[in-house]
Order: sequence, then structure tokens, then C-alpha cells
Amino acid sequence: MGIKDLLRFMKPYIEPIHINKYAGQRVGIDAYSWLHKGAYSCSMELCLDSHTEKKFQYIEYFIHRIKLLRYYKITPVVVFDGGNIPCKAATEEDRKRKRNANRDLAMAKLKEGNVNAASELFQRALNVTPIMAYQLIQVLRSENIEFVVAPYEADAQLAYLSKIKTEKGGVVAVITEDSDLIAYGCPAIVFKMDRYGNGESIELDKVFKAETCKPSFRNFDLELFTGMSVLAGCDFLPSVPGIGIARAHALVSKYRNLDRVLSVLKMEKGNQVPEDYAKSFKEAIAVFQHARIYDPTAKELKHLTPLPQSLLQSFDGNLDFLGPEIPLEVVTAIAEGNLNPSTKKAFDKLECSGLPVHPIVLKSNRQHLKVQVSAASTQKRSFKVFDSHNARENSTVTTSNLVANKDKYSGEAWALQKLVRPLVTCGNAEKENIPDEIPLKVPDNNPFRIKPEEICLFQRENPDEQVLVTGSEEYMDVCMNLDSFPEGRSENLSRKRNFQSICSDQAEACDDQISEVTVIEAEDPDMLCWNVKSQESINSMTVKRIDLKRRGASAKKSKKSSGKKTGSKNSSILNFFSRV
DNA sequence: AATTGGTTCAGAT
DNA sequence: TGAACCAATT
Repeated sequence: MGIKDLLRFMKPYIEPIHINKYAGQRVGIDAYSWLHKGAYSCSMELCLDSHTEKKFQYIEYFIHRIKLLRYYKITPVVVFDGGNIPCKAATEEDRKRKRNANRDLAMAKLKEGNVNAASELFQRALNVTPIMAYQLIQVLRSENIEFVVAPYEADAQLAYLSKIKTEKGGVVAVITEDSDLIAYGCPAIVFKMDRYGNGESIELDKVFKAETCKPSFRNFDLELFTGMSVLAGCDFLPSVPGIGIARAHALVSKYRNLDRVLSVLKMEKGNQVPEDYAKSFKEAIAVFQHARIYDPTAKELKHLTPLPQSLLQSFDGNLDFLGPEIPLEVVTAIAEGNLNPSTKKAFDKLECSGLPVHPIVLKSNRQHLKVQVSAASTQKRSFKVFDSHNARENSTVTTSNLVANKDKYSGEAWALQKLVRPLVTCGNAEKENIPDEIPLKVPDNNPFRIKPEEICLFQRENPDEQVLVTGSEEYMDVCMNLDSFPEGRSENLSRKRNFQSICSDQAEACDDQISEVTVIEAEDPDMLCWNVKSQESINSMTVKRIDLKRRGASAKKSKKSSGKKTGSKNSSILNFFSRV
């Protein structure tokens, strides 16, 4: 997908980025990349077209990322792919063939009863359809999230949005996985954005202006860069055998003119160059330069950059390789998500049925735990934890080692504050104020840590089975089972580890950053919770989560942690204690 | 010696 | 799917 090896080649120009860089600004989203990633978790349901809620998990994935952007005050503009353009047909056919092959294999494995092998193959049979896009669009509408369906390539549309002013609907950067965006001349691109907003960025003007960085693009302009990209092989045209990104760059650097490069190529490679390569090459370049896009302000079909008369003539007035021209009303209806861009017809209501009314709801079988903090003194703080559903008052437990020194533990204090905000009064809990001296900090990363309403508990049907408690499904990191995992829950089997090994791993991994490891144990001796706290851990992505564990009745006797055990029998309080 | 292009492996969800 | 690896090629 995209330009072969381009990202690897451009490595020296790629730098890590966090999307908060674009706070307050508009950022374009290549919908396909998130739809595709989001569909991984429900690929089998999608391929089999099962009518379960899981089928719509990709929407939750997408919305989670939208929420992430909104948290950072970024205005997302979601761009969908429209129709296929003719010169991409070969690539599309190829992908379709592979998908179908994988789907058939998957079905065979399913018949054999090998569900694991089948679901792996279903992932490779994944296809993001206009109907999936349409279902997402309905959610975007209800959430007032801006979107546009491109007449053809979303990449071209995104490049266009990157070129125009914010007031006219433009964006300052684009989030995608597709290296084509570089060839389209998109000035700022974020690749590989993770769930916390970390990614890799490339800025085109830095590429052209860099004086010493190799590979050098000092004498390049965008047309030469695009030429290099097409020579290396793109979705519109495979490369001449033996020409990869390095040779393409060398050729363009040397001759600094695409026509000359083409003739040299013909000379050197002779019959290895396909008959119509030069023509296809020029068409591919023209797509990257003048692809058809939708102007949301003028509400009309335009070219990415205006088409010179001379170019039109050189193609004998036939621009069908850009995709056929689309009537005005149709292109607008497509852009606004009212017509299927492939069929140019209204979306089939039946086909689109089954969308949950509230697709973003969390699963229901869980309890919320609310945590309250009090500040008896600056030397010592006490915590209350109670079950918000049952509204039972729980006993207060204290930690003596916290916040002895305000500066030293400010990060920890922040974490604790996050734990207790918003403060929810519940039962007969005493109202206690959050101390003023704890700074309310906006985290640099991962806004979704440790919110009280997101600490939840998953109870399995059989009470003797282990119960895994983590942060909210939506926001927290992976569930991790500590000792064993019931059969049939294979997705996390690979993470099966025991408590000690996790603790020691974490302690080791965090050795240099972690000031303290706090293990939180439930009043119920079977419930364990531990957390790693330090400023660094809170602000960096590497240290993760609160993991809680409830051990089955059989495991009660063998208490593994070294915490004290306190409390009254009828409460489900967590006792907090610290160690190490 | 550099590059291509095929293969394999781990990771994502 | 992509990144990393390796062997064949120029």
C-alpha cells in the first residue's frame, strides 16, 4: 500500500510527535486507516456478516480515537474514500483476490472447527466497505464530527484540505497510515498514531529544506518527489524491475527532470520497461497532482491543483484515468454521505440496519468503584473506596508514605487526584475537600488514565473463577490475567502470567523511573490491586495501568502479596498499603 | 557493496 | 500488516 519502501527511506526525516502539537487546530483523518485497524477486533463478525453487537466494535475504536483528539482540543475532519479510479483497478483486483482467498481458507478452517486459525485468516480477508463507512458516518453525524466523502481517493482530498485555509475548511495536518500522502504533497503528516496520540510525523518543507540530511532532496521540488515515488512503485503503477526507492531517488537526483529519467530508463533497462510505461507514468503523476477532489466551500468537483491546458491536450482531452467526472448534485450528495460513492445510489436501509442505538456504550456487567481522597494533613492522606452502586460506606485506610514531600510526590498526588475526580458523594461518605496545594495538571499523555468511573470489575459467571479487574474497557490498557485464564478466552492467553512475575517485571522495567510501587489490596483478601506511581509513569506511556485481581475461593489461602489485611466483613473496601 | 524482492516473524485488535 | 531479515542480483 502506498509508495513502496518510502517511509523507510524517509526515516531520517521522521520524528516522534504527540498530537497535542495540533491542539486548537483542525486535523484531517484518513478514515480508512482507522476503520481498517478497528475492524481487526471484529473481523470474523464482519466477514460472516453476523448480526451481533460486536460487529460494530470498529465504530467504538474509531470514536475512541476521535475522543482522544477532542480531549486535546483538536477538531477532527474525517475523510472517507470515494470511488475507485481506473488506474488503481489492478491493485484493487489483486487485493480483492487475496481477500477472497483468505476468506475461503478461513471458512474451511471454521468448518474444521479451528476457530483460532479461522479468525487469523478472517483478519486477512478484511474489507472496509462503503456500508461500514456509512455506519460510521451516522455516528459522526450524531456526535457532530465533521466529515467528507472524497469523490475518489481520500488521500487526494486530504492533500487538498491541507492546502486550503482553515477558514475554508482546511486542516494543518493529516493522520494516516498511507505514505501516498507524501507523494500528494501533504505538508504535515502523522503516521502510526497510537491510542494515546503518539505517532511519527513528517513535514515536507523540512524535507526539501534540509541541508545535510541524507537522502538529500535539496534540488527536488514536489513534482520530482512525486516522480521518484511513482518510479519506486505505487498503487497506480508497479515499478520497473530492479528499480526501488533508492534507484528512483538516484535517477531523479541525477537528471532532475522526469522526461529525461524516463528516456534514460528506457535506454538502460530496454525491454524490461513495459511498452506503455511512459504513458502510465504520466497518468500516475497527473493523479498525484490533479486528482479530482471535492471543494466543500464551493460544493463542487475540482482538481487538487488546477489542470493546465497543455496537460489536458497531452491526454487528448481525456481525463477518465482520474475517474469520470461526476455531476454536481451527485458529488455533493456523495461528499455529505448521502450516496454510496461506489454505486452512486442511496445506501440500502436494510443493509445498514442493525446498528446499535448507542454504539458507544460500554458493556453492562460491571461494577463501578468510586474512590474518594481526603487530606487529613499534608503528611498523611487517607483514602476511601466504596462501591458506587451499592453505596456502601467503607472504612478509611491510610497511607503514611504518600505525599510526605509535596514536590517529590506531586505526580503521585496528581494521580490520586485523578483517581478521585470527579468527586461523587455517595452514601454517608464524609465530604472532604481536595487539598488546594495539589496542582491540577493536564497530563502530557494518555488522558484516559485512572478515572474513578473507569475502574471497573469484571465478574465471571462462575464465582470460583478468577475475576479480572482493570480500568474501563474503553480506555485502559489490556486486560491481564494473573494466574490462569478460563478456556475459551484465548485472546489473552498469551498474557497469562503470575502475579509475582508481573510485579518483578514491572519493578525491573521501571527501576530507573519509579519511585515507588504501591500495591493496593482489597479488604476482601482475594482482591488485589497494584499500581505503579511516579511522575514519570504518569506522564509517559510506558507504565500502564491499575490491575486488580480477585482470586477464586480456592486461592484464598495462598496469599501472595505482603500486605496487611484489615477491615470489616461486610464491606468491599479496598485497603491501600504500600511496599518497597 | 548496494539494492531489490521474497520470506518470515511479531504485533495489532 | 509492516518491519526485519536474507539471499540473489547488478
